[in-house]
Amino acid sequence: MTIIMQRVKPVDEVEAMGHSQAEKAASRERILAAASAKIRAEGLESLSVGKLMADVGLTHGGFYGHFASRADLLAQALERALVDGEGGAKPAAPATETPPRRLAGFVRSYLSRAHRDAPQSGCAISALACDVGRADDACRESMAAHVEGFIAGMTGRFGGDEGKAMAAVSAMVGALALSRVVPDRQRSDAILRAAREMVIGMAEESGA
Amino acid sequence: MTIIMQRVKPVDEVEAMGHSQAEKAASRERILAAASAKIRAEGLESLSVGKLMADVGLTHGGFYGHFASRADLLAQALERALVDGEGGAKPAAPATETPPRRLAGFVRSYLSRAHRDAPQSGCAISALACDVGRADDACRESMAAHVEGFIAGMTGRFGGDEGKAMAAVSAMVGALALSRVVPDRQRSDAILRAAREMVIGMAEESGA
DNA sequence: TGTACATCAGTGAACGCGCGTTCACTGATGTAC
DNA sequence: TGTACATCAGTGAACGCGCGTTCACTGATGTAC
Repeated sequence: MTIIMQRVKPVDEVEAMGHSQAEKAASRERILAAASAKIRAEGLESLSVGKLMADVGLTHGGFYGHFASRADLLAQALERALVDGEGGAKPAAPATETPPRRLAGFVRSYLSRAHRDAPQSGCAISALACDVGRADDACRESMAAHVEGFIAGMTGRFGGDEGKAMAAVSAMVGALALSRVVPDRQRSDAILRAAREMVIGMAEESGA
Repeated sequence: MTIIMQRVKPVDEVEAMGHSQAEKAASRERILAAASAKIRAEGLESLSVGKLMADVGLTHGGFYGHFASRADLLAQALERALVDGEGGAKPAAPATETPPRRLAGFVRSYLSRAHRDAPQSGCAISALACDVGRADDACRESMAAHVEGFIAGMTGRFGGDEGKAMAAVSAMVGALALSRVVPDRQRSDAILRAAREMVIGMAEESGA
């Protein structure tokens, strides 16, 4: 019992600046979570080691106890963002990359104003596709795997027609990105609505 | 005649580092053209005053004789890229933002491997939508105007159905961006093909 | 159980570097006479 | 037409700044006895 209490102690009781192993793991998590949100909100290049550590309440020197370099963090933060952002705007992401139960609900959530206005917690593909398209192979492979997961998930909802799924995913990613460009709210909303109706219409044709 | 020859002279005969007014205008053009290609290839943040001037064969100090600041150049380079990239991969852009004569040809050109592989001379919307989505209002307004032009051009090809045009533009922009993410050539090609077929199919339904 | 000590998470000064921007200067341009 | 000179496009050294990264150090952790 003593042993158990000792193990539990650091997790439960340490509150201030910690030096325990559990605190280190928690710090790493906070850094990654902050980086994941930051790159979705501001782009891959926006990641600054110093600012990120300050955001998390630490000093910059400690960074290298967690990551080998800024590039190392960037790769891990992208992967984290891709996982965090699954399921579109939903705070609780689906357990797998595979398709949502009800397609229409998923599409409405993905192409919603809430998702458009909260890129930092949304889909990393629509937030970072352009950035990753010109990034190194590791980043491209990382996002490509999630694009394939997205397509695979949608293919089932389009009667196994992968081409339709690819077109639908393209429209969803493109519409969300464009809706964030257009400053006029009504025109931005109209783009989301148009893509929503087209994708849901395609699914209905396929017998969803 | 003497007067005419004097006027023509700087344009025709000056070859080395020039100090004439005509040379200054030409320098400005070269800077803008290089910046327009650079941001499409490497992103808005990739623009470096020193490197850009070196690319153009000048030294960094001269930059401020042409532009007020890096931000000033960025805004103008974006507008230039948006105009340069009209018509997708076509080197000779159409005279206006309005629609291509034959939609299928335009869509095939836009969603081509050539366009995917040459972002520096292609459509700035698909190359920079994510970047501009998080840029300042001036940049967003600038791109939004071209997005509207793109949509307006397509609307005519969809029997006046603006919603269909918006969905088609979203799919085209999204597919091109995604095709640049996916490293596997065949899968990348498949995304372009799927979007191509869907957009052309939509147009045929609308009686194009 | 309580003490002594090795470990190591986090600190903060320091580094070299590339950036955007400024400015005194150079020398060709192109105008005034 | 030819000369004298003001203009100004482009040069390159210098600036302050923030960046990623390193490292000697601090002090809580958690283990050995």
